[in-house]
Amino acid sequence: MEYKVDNVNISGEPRSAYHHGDLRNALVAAAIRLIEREGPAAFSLREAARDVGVSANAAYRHFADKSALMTAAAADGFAQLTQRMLQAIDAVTPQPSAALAALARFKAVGRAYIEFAVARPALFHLMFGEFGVACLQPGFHDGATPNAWALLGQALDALVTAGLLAPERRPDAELSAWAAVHGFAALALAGVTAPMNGPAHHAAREALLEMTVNGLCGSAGPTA
Amino acid sequence: MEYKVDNVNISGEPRSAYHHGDLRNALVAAAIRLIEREGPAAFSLREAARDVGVSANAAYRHFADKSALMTAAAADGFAQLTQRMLQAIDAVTPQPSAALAALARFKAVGRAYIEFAVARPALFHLMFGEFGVACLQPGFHDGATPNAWALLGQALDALVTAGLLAPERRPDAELSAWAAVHGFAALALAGVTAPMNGPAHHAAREALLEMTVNGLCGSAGPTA
DNA sequence: TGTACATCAGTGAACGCGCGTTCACTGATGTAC
DNA sequence: TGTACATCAGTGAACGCGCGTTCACTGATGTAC
Repeated sequence: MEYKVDNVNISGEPRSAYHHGDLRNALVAAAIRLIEREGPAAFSLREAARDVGVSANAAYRHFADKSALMTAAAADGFAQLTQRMLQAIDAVTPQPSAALAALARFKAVGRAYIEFAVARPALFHLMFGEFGVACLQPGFHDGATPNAWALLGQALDALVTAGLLAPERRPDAELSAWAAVHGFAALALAGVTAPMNGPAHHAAREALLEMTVNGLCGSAGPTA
Repeated sequence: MEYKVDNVNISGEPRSAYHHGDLRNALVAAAIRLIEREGPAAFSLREAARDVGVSANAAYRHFADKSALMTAAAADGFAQLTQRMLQAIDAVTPQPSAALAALARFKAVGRAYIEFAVARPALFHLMFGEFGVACLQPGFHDGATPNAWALLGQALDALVTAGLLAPERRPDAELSAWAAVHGFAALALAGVTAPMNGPAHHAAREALLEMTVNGLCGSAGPTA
């Protein structure tokens, strides 16, 4: 009885599958939770199963082995990152011109990326470690859902359309912009910004975004 | 006899210490070697001892525990990175002007950083992971030897002196420049640049450095 | 509608493994007299 | 110079642990007739 009562998902509907109903997703969620608490290195498959309340080997019904579970967790992390970036784009307030709007959206994407990394440091590490690599390969995502990489590309395309980014600089811009934002996030996670208080961290982040925009859209600089 | 013959260090002089003579450094070197081969997660203290040809617990004469050994390995990594940056600065060819020389040195520092990361990926990961964090705290290095962070600062100071970097932009430049270069290195290690061939990777790296210099030294860009 | 059967998602116990760390020890080195 | 002793850097065996993974299994669910 109690088992039946328990055996519903969050929306209250009976689970479609047999016993647990959604063990695969529950394990991924537990893996992410535990990785965030202890770091990717300390994570164990047994602990994830324990956390879900299931025997250790039950995981093998859904994942070939431990690394398959970690890869799934990393993929979920990328999906969450994409979601956060999409929300940030949507939340951009109206701007007086199309150019400023494109610029605001570009910065919003970068900010969302950094905020995600700071909010979920261990998950971010997982995503860019051994098990996340597969998610970065072109063609990993199904075409239907946008991925983080594509969102950045769209933001850059908008800068070109708005006349802010020279078309001939567009091809290299993707990796350069990503690198700047990724590096800031990684250094923050490594504790480089730890001595800064909140406002100082915020200012440093804005300066980084400013440098990036300047570097991509500004005049050619001292070497030209 | 043979033991005596063996018991000399690389320079041929008899070892100053008793048995192995330099076990501490040998363990650090082995740790780095093994971490580069298997990654930081797979590294074990026992394997390092085995590699050096010493019993597992001998390591405890020199390190409190495994994490102390890993921290020492990370610190050695930072020393190697600094060395590489210094060499790169020294190798800069003469430039027609002081400004161009300052610029060339700044770029050389960034290039050396990225090259180090690509050459020693697992060590680089270790340095910016859990065990390297301590090395990034201010005051970790003794004042005598320069550290990587200080070298970057000097390169930026030279840009200010040369009139290329506005003094008011100097404070934020340090973290922004580091972030751009660090991010490029991290993405390369994550395999993002894996589809690129050598020249394309090289070009992307130069574009990143160009963006950074433009962003720091160029005109204020579209928002001003 | 009832029943026999196939499928499928879980259980519980066990395995071998390598790990970090501790223990009591040994033998080489350095030093005081 | 020789000798007794302290120190110090190693050894070998053992510990308990939690891990990933496999095995034979059980019981719930779905389905064909």
